Amino acid sequence: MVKLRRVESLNNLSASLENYLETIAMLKRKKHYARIGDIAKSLNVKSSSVNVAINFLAEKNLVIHEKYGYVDLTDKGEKIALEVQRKHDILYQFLHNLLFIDNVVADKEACEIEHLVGIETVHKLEILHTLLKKYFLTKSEDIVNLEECLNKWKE
Amino acid sequence: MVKLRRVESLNNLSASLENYLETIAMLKRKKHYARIGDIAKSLNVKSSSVNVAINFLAEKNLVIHEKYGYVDLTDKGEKIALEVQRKHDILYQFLHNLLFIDNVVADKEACEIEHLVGIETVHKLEILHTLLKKYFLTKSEDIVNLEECLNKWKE
DNA sequence: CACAAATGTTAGATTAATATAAAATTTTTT
DNA sequence: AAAAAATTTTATATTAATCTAACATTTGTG
Repeated sequence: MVKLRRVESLNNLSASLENYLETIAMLKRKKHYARIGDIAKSLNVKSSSVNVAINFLAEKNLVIHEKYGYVDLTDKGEKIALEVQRKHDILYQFLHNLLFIDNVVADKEACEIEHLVGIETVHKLEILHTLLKKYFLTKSEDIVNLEECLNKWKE
Repeated sequence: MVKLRRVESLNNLSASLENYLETIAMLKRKKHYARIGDIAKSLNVKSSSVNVAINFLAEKNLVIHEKYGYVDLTDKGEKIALEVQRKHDILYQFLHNLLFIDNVVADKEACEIEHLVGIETVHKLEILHTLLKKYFLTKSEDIVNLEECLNKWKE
């Protein structure tokens, strides 16, 4: 019931293009700059593929790219990158720290879901997570023990 | 951090192909049969696109298709279809009935997430949903009131 | 039962995201 | 500063999923 062509998220960007923005933001945080080659390495794609994507994003005013130089986010691009990263973070925490999904799987699933869900859904997941952690679960208890936790707490 | 080419879920099927199987199962449930045109209408694609997909699925022994006749699922195809439908159902219930996401949005997001998450994740969401519904929430309370609910229940 | 309407199939085109390979530019080394 | 090495760019190809348009088959009606 889905078409996986262009125009997926609310930014009108495909999952792939959101990943490019996200990666640039991550590299800037870690290394203070992002080059075509860094992005390619991070995403496990060839630098020629990165070039195509960056040219497209530059046309949309989401990145700036001087030929043979650094890639940088515009304000608009940065805003999108931060939102995607926030979604990723909340989803990962929910899956790993609340549901106790293995960290590799949780990261993989967060990476994919982050491009599909609206901010409202993510926000509600965050509330749910916070409250449940606050009231019921200790760091080491798996969600499958939640029923026990609830009963214990009830007494 | 994702590649959106072939081989996505554990069935080695793309989201698109899983949707074809899911749709055939749905049509069989509703109308007791599925034809190329029914599938096309359900998925909002052209029947020529359905043909291409069905030929591929037939090669993989997931559907049977007599030329100009009905499309049917093999046992293998049905198993996959049912699993995807179960994922969809759990995700939709979680989003709509627990998080109170609008039904159209919840359905859209469930449709997309169902192809990305493992059965373990979905299973844990189901447990969480069941327990929370059982202990805290009445049908009409939004998750944003959860904190209040918890406090009330605590007294 | 013939033929029109509906339905299904095939062939070829398009788009997004990637790749490969070769050319262009920059950086490093000597 | 010239040659070698590394990086970036460009041009062209591939794959999945879709489309359009032309062709084939089946169904339904006079």
